[in-house]
Order: sequence, then C-alpha cells, then structure tokens
Amino acid sequence: MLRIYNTLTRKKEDFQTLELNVVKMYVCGVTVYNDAHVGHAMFALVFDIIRRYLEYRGYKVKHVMNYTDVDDKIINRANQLKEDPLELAQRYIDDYAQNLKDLNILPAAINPRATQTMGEIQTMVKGLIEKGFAYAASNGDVYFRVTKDPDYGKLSGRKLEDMQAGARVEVGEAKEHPMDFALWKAAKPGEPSWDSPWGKGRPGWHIECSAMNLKELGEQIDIHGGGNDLIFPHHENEIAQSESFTGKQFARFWIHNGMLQLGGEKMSKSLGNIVGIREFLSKRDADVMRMLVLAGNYRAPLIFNDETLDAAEKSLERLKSGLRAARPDAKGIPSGSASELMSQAEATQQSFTNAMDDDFNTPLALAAIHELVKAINTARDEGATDDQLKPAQFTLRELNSVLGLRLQEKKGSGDADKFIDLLVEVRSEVRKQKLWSLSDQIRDKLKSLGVTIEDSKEGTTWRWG
RNA sequence: GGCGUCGUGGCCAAGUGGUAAGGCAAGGGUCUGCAAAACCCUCAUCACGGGUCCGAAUCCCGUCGACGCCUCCA
Repeated sequence: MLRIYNTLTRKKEDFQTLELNVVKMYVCGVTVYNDAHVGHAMFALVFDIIRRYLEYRGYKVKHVMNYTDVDDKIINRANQLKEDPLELAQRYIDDYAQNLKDLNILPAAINPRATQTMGEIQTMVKGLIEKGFAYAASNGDVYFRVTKDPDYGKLSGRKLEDMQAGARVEVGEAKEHPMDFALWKAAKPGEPSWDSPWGKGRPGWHIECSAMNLKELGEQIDIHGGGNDLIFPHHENEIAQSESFTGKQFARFWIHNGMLQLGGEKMSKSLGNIVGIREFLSKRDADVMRMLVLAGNYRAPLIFNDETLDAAEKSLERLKSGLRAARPDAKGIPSGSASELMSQAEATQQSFTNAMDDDFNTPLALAAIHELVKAINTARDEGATDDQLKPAQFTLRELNSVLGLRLQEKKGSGDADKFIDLLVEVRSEVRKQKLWSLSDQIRDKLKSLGVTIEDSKEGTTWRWG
C-alpha cells in the first residue's frame, strides 16, 4: 500500500485515488521570466520521480504542469528588455521545456498557461462574486473575501487572527480585509490585458491554477504538488478559491518538496545565489542532479555543493559498475549461486517497492539497489557469465529507470572506438614485453583524453569516463 | 513575534519504543608489474537537560540551534 505524506493533515496517509487506477496530478510550474535554476530542477525531478513511480505501480497518471505566463515579474522584465511580455514568456517556456528534457524529465501530459485559460478564470471569478466569496473593489480589482471562507488557513495551519498582525496592506488597495487577495487585477497602462466584466485587466496570481485545474482535471484531483514555499499563500488561496467555487474538496493529497540550499540558504532568484540548469549540465551529467535529489528525502532541504555533488557522482559510478559485462575469462558460477543472485534481485525489487511505498523513501530504495549491485559484482568477481548476470542486471536497470536514472556510460565519438581498441591491443603487446613505462604512458595519456583502462590477469578493458 | 519542518559518524542520509541501513571520504587487506575497478575488514549511541518506561535516536517537557513561510519565489 502506497502511503504519502499529506501537507493538509501533516500525516502519512494511505493513497487512494478518486477514480480507479487513475491519478490526477497537478504540479505548480514556474513563472517564466528568467533562466531556470537547479532549485527548479529539484522540484521538477521530485515530481518526475513520483510520477514514474506511480506509473510503475500501475497507475495512469494525468500529469499537468502549468506555466504562469503573465504577471508582474514578466512584465517588468519585458519592459527592461523592451520585449513583448508574451513573447518573452514564450521564449522562456521553450527554454524551460528544453531544460526538463535535458534533465530526463518526462513531459507532463498537459502544460496549460494562464493566458490560454482566460475563459475559465473569468467564469470562476464571476461565480465567486455571485456566491459572495469575492467582490469588485472601487479600484477595478476583484478580491477574494477571506472572512467568508470558514476554513481559510487550513493548509498552512494559520488562523486569520494570527495573520492580521503581520499583514501588510499596500497604500491604495481597496480591500475589505488585509488578507483578501486579488482574483483579478485592473490593467495599468502598457500592460497586457484582457476584457472582462470588471474592465480590462489580468488574473491574479492564484486564480489561474484553480482555473487550469478545473479545466484540465475537473473539480477534484488526487495530488497537488509544488515547492513548500508555495504552501502559503499560493496553495492556501487555491484551496479557498476552488472549494468556495465548487463546494467540494479540491485536492486529496498536497505534496510539497523541500528547498534546495546553496550555502545554507534557499536558492532563489531574489537572493541571487543561483546556479542555472544549463550551467550545471555543462559541468555534470543530468543523472548527478537526479542522484542528489534521490539521496535525500524530497520534503527535506537539499544541500547543494561540490561535496554532495561529488558524492552523488561517485555513487552513480557504483551503480553503473553493476551493469558491466562479465570478466573476459568468466567460466560461470555454480547454478546454486546463480539462482541466489536471482533471489537477491527479487528481494531487492521487493525492498525497493516497500521503500518507495513509504512516502517515496528514495534513500532507502537506493540502499536496496546498492545491495543488488554488490551481489552482482561479487558474482562477476567469482566468474559469473553474462548470461548468469543478465537477469539481475535487468532488474537493476529496471529499478534505476523507475527512478529516472539513465546510467549511461559516457561516450566518445563513435569513430574513435576502433582506434582505441587498436591502441589497447598494441599496448597489450607492449605489456607482454614488460615495457611498463611505455604502457603506463599510454594509459595515462588515454586517461587524460577521457578513456579509462583497466588491466586484469585475463586481459584489458577500457571505457569512457 | 506567529505558523511549520528539523537537529543521527568527517560529509550526505535511512531508521519513530527493543540495543544504529546505505552512499561518499578515510585506514587496512585480496587482486595487479604498478595502477584502476571490484571484493573483504575497520570507523557513530543519535544537539543539550530533565521525565515516562523493564527498555528511547524513536514518547513527553524544557533549552539551544538551523531552515522554510508569514512579501515575488519550485
């Protein structure tokens, strides 16, 4: 039984879907006004892993991830660059999609955008006004009336009274209550705007997600996800809007990932401590970022630095070692040992599932996988043939792909391989003549070109990396 | 100030009542001409102080500390 920690109840709960074997999952995407950084990569990876695991468990996942393509940040940046805001948003959407692809993240089924959901947004705003949950203010904005919503604050565990103290009301706002938030914002000159019953304007930050949910997945969904920095106010407000509008529970499970930390602080655009996804991928493999995420609990802060990245990279190497071919002189191991290896593979598969079923406990799942790697390597050392290793390696590959790890050996240009083979062959002759310094020289030079040579009693193997 | 999460070996990190998984690093060993890889061995009593219990990292109280949110944010 899959259990998932639900932010709403602060407990792990048995996961049950509204519709048999179908998971409706909505994940809050990004506001597209700048290059994405590795913090965004983390959240995207977390939900990619969740999605892959749900599919592995036999669910059909309706995965929706939105793009917020109209808001203050985009408009400001567009003004800076003297670019059309919508074109700028499009540019960053394309860019972000490419980042996700490079990170081996499966594309969501649907990527709705605020600007393409105007009809539903206005329908909701209208409905909320009719039901008394919202009001058009004198300044042309439409606000949600938090005092009308009895359980406002249930997701973030806040009470309206507690929040009032710290609430800041900007001058000129026409709110009834300081915590009321905008559903619709009247357009200022030069801003992108849409016609509405309340005059030209654009949607507030939160309503778009409610509307996109309604449009793409319906009134109720199974999982709503995002970073834990969105719990308040964004998700709190989504709940308020959606549930006030439909009168039904909005999302059954709220899943939130922890923040990526750089130098002890959350990585964020406003703090400026940013490592871009593209920058990261120019230095390290996508698997490394994924391994870093897998090494920790998705809800906890993730420490991002050279030390943790190096460890992740080495850990990956270790997983890859399990996939290597049998030794050149493999004579086979007794059938008893071979079937033991297969039982180990089955046991690992079971521990893996148990771990992942417990709120996606990836560190524990990885521990299980490492156990299998050790068993495979031991069998190989004992002389297992490729045929004997294959079933266990198949399981290893399968489990890693559930986590989204590719474990690709590095590759050079394919043409080089033949020449390296030749060089290695010649070096073997040189070694037979015990010309060690020459053979070591070849090994060192190849190493600096990215080719690793490994000698053993039975022969020499080489690989990229 | 309020709300929330959390504090496990050099680093990352599982473990929520019965005497501490895994990875990285380090040291020793097998193998090797040397090296690399792989394999074997070694390496923590769980922030601090009280309490409950036959028994606590795990429950309760307190203290200290970290991080997130309360304002745009994955």
